[in-house]
Amino acid sequence: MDRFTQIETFVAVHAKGSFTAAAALEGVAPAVIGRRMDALEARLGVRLMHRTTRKLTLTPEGQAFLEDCQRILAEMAGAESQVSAGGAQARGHLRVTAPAGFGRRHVAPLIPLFLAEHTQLSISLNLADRVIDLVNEGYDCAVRVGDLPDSSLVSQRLADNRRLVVATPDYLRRAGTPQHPRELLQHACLMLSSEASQTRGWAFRIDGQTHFHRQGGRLDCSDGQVLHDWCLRGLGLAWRSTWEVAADLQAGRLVSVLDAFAAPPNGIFAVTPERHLQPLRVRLWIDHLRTHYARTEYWMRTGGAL
Amino acid sequence: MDRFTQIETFVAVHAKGSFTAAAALEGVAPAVIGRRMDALEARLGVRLMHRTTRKLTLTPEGQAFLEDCQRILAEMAGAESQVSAGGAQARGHLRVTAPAGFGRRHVAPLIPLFLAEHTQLSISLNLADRVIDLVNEGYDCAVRVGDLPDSSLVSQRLADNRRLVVATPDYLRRAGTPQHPRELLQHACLMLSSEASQTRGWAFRIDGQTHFHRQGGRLDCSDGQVLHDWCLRGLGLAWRSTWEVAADLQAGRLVSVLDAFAAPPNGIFAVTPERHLQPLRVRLWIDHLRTHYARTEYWMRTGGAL
DNA sequence: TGTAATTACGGGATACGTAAAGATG
DNA sequence: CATCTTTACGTATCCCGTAATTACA
Repeated sequence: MDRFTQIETFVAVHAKGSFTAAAALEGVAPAVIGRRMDALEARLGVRLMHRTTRKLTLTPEGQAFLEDCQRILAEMAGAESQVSAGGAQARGHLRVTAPAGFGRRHVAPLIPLFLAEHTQLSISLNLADRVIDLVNEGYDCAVRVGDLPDSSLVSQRLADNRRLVVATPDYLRRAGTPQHPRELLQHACLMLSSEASQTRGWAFRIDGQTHFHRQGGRLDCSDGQVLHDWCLRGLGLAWRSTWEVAADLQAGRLVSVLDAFAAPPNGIFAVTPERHLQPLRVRLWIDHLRTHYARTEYWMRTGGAL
Repeated sequence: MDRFTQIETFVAVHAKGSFTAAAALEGVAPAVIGRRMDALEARLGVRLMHRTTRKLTLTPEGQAFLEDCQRILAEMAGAESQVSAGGAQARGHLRVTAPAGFGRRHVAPLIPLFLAEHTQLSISLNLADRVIDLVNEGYDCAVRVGDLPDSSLVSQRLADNRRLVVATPDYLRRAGTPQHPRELLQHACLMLSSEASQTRGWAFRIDGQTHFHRQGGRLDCSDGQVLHDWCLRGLGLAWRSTWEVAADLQAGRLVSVLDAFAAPPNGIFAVTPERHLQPLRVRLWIDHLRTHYARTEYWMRTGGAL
């Protein structure tokens, strides 16, 4: 028999003053209350209350045990509500990691509002491009862009992310605007270089087929931020994520080209160790990100494509 | 599902570091541990530990909840052991009531030893001849002599009690020793008088029949102690309980007569509100009384009859 | 590849509800 | 005599153990 139910019943019986009333309170048959009390007293080996049909009288043991029970029930309720996701208020400490570039631009700015909305919460934001072991390093949530998340972890799509070929209007005036990916061979393409040479190049969708453009120009770099800067200086075309260039497109500093051949969008994901039973703070945080990413259309409107 | 078992399991899993080890500890199948953890996490709506086949990692919620659980388990165990009859040491407060005369002579003297044997115990002894409502006045135990105890209460026989006709040797020398109850008509019988006149007289067993002698002499009183004193002064015969006159018989101050016609012994009882589930202190107290009443043969040896 | 967690499944203990009986003031 | 507790009894639940499966290092 459930020991907690037993002491709950005991406390309820004392509070209501009769088995019948306690039964009504707990929504069970009166007989059940009597049996629970029998079981509790039998287990303890001591009588807790003298029972007549008219009056229930606590024994000295019952008196002492009642006080303990009341305290324990209160502590149990407190412990569970502290931890339970049912609480409306998020508490504790949220640990988030994100890629450095994206995090600086699109995670860090969203944190002050979230912190203000949840005053019982503290946050650690880790910005790093290395792959983080969420579980072992104690992170609640990672933001990942583009590539497929780790196995055994769970990802939720926060927003679409599109890769675009961009350049300054000035560059396009000088070099011309390419109308087809094959024309890129005649342009200054600012390629991302990698020691691991895992970069597959710029992806395009041509007649239902995915093609990759790998032909670089006179400049390449292993750092996307640098490519971005070079592109802004009119040094050539770059293949960048919308989240990186949205502001520049909005301001007219950059223009996107070859939108008709853009590859299917990949995503921006929230990655967590578990799909279910997430702490409230994590669910609220992911909601926060999703809401703002959906609302801040500044990075989505890249020609109306998406 | 038993909430108490759930948190016990949770604590055990953390302590042993794996479900399998916790299962062995609790003597159940490993699958059971997993299901209990599932149920606990589902009920709380939050994950308490990240589980792989090799390592269990507490989540922040799990960490916090674990500490609460450990404290609650300790308090639960404490509360139950405090109250449970399983504890070897009697504690708390024992409330006893007894008839005034009997209590002064045969209850109060036994209390100092009992108190010394149970140092965690305190005792209240109420001596009164009125009938006490054990439950409502908060008594653990009453000692009753002779008559049948109240209904709905439970009595345990502590010792036999015999009523005897006694007198001083001097009186018998003067008035003669009666050989049959009918000869009492010629003696100075010190009768107990009562306003309620519920006294049935002196009971004798004659040829298998119970007879009552009601013929008084020149003296009667409503107080047994007074009759006793008069008897000791040689004023006549008295019909007294062995517990009252045992010391006098032992010392030769009184002699019993008509032992062959003595009525069947009635008893000395311990009366409690309940038969089962008695507090440890009550069981020990009753044992104490029974043991000493059986051992202190001074009041039993009243001619070898009993 | 071996160990541990999980899932599937069948059986059995047990707690429940209903209704009648007993107790109490 | 009304009300509350207790008992009797049939039923449904759910919890467990076994064994096969999956996941992880």
